[in-house]
Amino acid sequence: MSNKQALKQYDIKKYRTPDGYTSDICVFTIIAEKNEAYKPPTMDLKIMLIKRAALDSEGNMNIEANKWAIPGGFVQDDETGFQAAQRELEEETNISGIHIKHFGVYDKPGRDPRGWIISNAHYAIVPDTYLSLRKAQDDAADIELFSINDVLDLDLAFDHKQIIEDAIQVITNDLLQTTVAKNFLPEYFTYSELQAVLKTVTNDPAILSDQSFSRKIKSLPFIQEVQGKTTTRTSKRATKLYTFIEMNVIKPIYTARY
Amino acid sequence: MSNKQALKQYDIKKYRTPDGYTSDICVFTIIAEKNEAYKPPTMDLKIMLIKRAALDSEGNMNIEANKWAIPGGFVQDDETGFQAAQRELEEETNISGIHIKHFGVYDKPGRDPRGWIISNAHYAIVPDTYLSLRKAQDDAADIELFSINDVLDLDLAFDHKQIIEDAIQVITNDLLQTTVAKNFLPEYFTYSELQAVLKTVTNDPAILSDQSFSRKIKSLPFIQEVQGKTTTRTSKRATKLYTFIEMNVIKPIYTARY
DNA sequence: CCTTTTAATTAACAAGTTGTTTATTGTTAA
DNA sequence: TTAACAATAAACAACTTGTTAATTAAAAGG
Repeated sequence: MSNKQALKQYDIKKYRTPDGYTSDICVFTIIAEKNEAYKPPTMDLKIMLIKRAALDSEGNMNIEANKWAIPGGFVQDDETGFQAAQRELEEETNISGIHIKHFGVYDKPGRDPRGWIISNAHYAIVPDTYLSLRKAQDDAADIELFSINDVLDLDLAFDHKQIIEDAIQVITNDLLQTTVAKNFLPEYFTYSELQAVLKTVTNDPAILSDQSFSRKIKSLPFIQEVQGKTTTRTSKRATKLYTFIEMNVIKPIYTARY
Repeated sequence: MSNKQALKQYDIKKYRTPDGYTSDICVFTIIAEKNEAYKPPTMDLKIMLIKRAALDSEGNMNIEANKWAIPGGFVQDDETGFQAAQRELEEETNISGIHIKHFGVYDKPGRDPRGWIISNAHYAIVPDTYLSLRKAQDDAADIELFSINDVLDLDLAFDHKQIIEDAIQVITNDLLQTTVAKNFLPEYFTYSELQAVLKTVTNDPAILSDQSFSRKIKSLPFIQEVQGKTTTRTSKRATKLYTFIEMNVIKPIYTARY
């Protein structure tokens, strides 16, 4: 049994190797829908897609032309798929330090008609300020933000519908079960700003209720009140600010209340 | 910007492609340490590793010889990495319907001295009955079960130490935050059997306390009491049996108690 | 200036949950 | 018969939650 294993491990040439190794990135942003002065924001979780050109660089009909797609590109042979995702996103946005997470591999034979091409799927969280700017600068842009409620109705390239569906599931889980929400917020934020982020992905009554949530935030071990600082971003009255503490949180489903 | 993108997408030959595409599997099992009659079990979470041969099939010195490694092998060009993991595990164990989950890609250039070889990492949950049997049948086996508390001290091949470390983190999270624990248990189980599984990865007092846990299990929406059936596996007294209900559970860290 | 408006915050309370200790049950084995 | 012991149940104080009501502070409009 182990010889068979060893044989397999060594006889590399017996196996066909992939025709391409790529990284794709689902770029999420949260934009404030109604952002009046002295009001808590209403937010919407959006994903950035690019529109594939009609013609390729040689003037031929492009494959999957005019469809919306996740941005991405080939992994170079001196980097990892994760590094490729970082590089591509930084090239595109000129922002560094963006939160990126790998969440899956899409490698079904036939997913790309051009060959056996493997996609490493990542999601990234980009501040809304950048993407709004980007859109305004380049108005002929083949780039658009879609609400996660609408995006799955689009005509999407390759297997990107599946990838986006999975990405939405993953970021929903992460927003609720990790402290990744901090990447959508300024360093110091009010309870209602955090609440607005969480409301984009949950209907949990304990999060929807202002009284409950503003009471609860004080007792969360991974959030700390910022002493001596307030803001009037969300209310006429000076409002307390909070910040995330770096911490690994795991809460078992077996000890939650239902 | 989008032309640059389109160009990249099409000019495949500009990019070197990987030299190999593999799937590796961290096979976990939980074995009952002390399994006396009428006693709740004490359990230990173990991972199955194989020992790499000293010589390869041509009699040459083997690479990473005599080191412990995760089982795995090459992905064929008509299957996905996930299917390859299923196929390899079923070839190895002759069991079908095993729980397998992909959790990461290891593709750092240089991770395998033989070339640019990409590993899809999976974890699998195999009932202890099989692996004990497997070990007994083939006693000269280059196969061994290691407690997750000891395994990281071994001399491990390639980057398998990192992969195993990550696998332990992922299965710990999943055991506590999803219903994946059901794969370590019979269909109908007692509160103390579930408790023993969870105790392999947590010290949460609400799970450690028999009274609290046996009271709490009744109110969990994803677990149901089995009416009219009992067992004496864990006690002289007839004991209630429970079963998992198929259900997606997400509990936000923002609504838990601390 | 006075009043209205509104987000944030506190208060208050009933209902439910938790950690803990103590008691009971049902069965085996000495 | 009795000791042992896992599984329950009971009881209770401490704490948390959902809800409704009250209070605070600052802007905006007369």
